[in-house]
Amino acid sequence: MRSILIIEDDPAILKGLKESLEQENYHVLTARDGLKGFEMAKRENIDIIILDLMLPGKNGQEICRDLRSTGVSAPILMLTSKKHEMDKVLGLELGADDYVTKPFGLRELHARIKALLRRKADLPKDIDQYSFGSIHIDFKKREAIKRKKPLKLSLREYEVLKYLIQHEGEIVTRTMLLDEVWGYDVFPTTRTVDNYILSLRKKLEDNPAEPCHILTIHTAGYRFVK
Amino acid sequence: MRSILIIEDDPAILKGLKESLEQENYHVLTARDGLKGFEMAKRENIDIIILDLMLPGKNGQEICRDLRSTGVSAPILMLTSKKHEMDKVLGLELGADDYVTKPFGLRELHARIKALLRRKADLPKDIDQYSFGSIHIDFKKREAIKRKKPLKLSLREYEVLKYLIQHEGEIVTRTMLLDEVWGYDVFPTTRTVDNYILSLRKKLEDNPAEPCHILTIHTAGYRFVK
DNA sequence: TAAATCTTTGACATTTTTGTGACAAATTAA
DNA sequence: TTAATTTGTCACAAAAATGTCAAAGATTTA
Repeated sequence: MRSILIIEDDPAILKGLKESLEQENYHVLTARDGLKGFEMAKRENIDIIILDLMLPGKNGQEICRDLRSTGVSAPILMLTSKKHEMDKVLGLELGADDYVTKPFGLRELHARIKALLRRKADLPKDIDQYSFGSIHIDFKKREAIKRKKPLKLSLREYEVLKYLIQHEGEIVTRTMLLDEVWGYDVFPTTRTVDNYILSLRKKLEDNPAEPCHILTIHTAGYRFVK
Repeated sequence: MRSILIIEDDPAILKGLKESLEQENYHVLTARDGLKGFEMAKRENIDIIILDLMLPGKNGQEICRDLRSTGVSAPILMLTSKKHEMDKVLGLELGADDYVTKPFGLRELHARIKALLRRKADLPKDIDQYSFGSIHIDFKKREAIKRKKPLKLSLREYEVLKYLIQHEGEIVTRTMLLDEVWGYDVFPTTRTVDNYILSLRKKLEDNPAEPCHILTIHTAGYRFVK
């Protein structure tokens, strides 16, 4: 089930939205002010955020910008009151993905939510370049550079690294890697994964014995941090 | 840096777009009406044009058509308002390359701009002369020279080399070569490709055993670098 | 027509990649 | 603390991909 976070101070609108969306079978979380909403968006795993532009405490624009800079990538649907045409543009500038102006119809809202979810699903963030520490990687060209010097990585190494980076900050289990990188039809040992981690660390980390990008999460898996 | 020309009459949208795109490190030129925009597009060296369909003076469709007939080949991204579904199609027919409907999310817009730039870059430039290392090649006359001395290359060798050079820096797979150079109607082995690489290396590389122009990308293909 | 050249293939050598097990080190749980 | 589990590390072997050569067809040239 998809999770929607609504950040809205008007209790009447909030209630109406919540009920309507729950009827559409979404899991709905709510926050009455900007700060709470911001915290929830960071903490919970949200698929889409509905955000009122005018809020007490921390307004929609600020939240929008802060969420983006914190790395929250869930699409944001902005609610604006009709009078402030300008705010539309401002809101969009700050990283919102779409907006509706009050008063809005629920059917329109549902349509936009669906569109945003679809759009997100369509775009599995495909990175073809990435930099961290003294490393620069071009996944498309299969080139890796560390301090101006070329690095040789095998195909699997590129794939494992890419998967880790795509899930930056998240825990990646060995099973996830085996399933997604190796595929569902082959069954190497989980030790195989460890060995790829080992060699990636040797090549990428300044001090492979004390890695600072590819971290071990004991009893769970690994995590990439920038 | 890439140049973007925005032709849009609504000052709020124009301002928002300009600032957002400048933040993304594009060089942004703007025009408030169709005629000015048309003149700028002809005069300046533009990488991509963002064009509002509804404009005072000269509308988007006319500009689109006029630009194309004047020989301006920069990709055009059309902005349309939701009400005119039909206009979309018309706009595309007139030579636009993509469109977004207002209201649009800036992230979507950025993605589409990137896609258009990438698509443009995809079209391989036709080269008829090229130099690298101690080699000079004239594809048109079918002549190759290495250190003042003529080199003999067969037709296929020229074609394979040309394809590699046209995709300089990128990975070229054996399948790509077979499809594009040999054609879709014949089916030689992928080993055939390797043999052409071999003979090209022998003729072009100073040390064929350690090639520095035609590189092997293991499990993927080959890559030409200058 | 024969000779020369070009194209393609297969065989074998070499290199690179990949996966595994053994053992050491680290971490967790009792 | 110790025992059990998990992870780090290394060396090695199997598998896969590529390099290389020679030779057989195909095509063009003389």
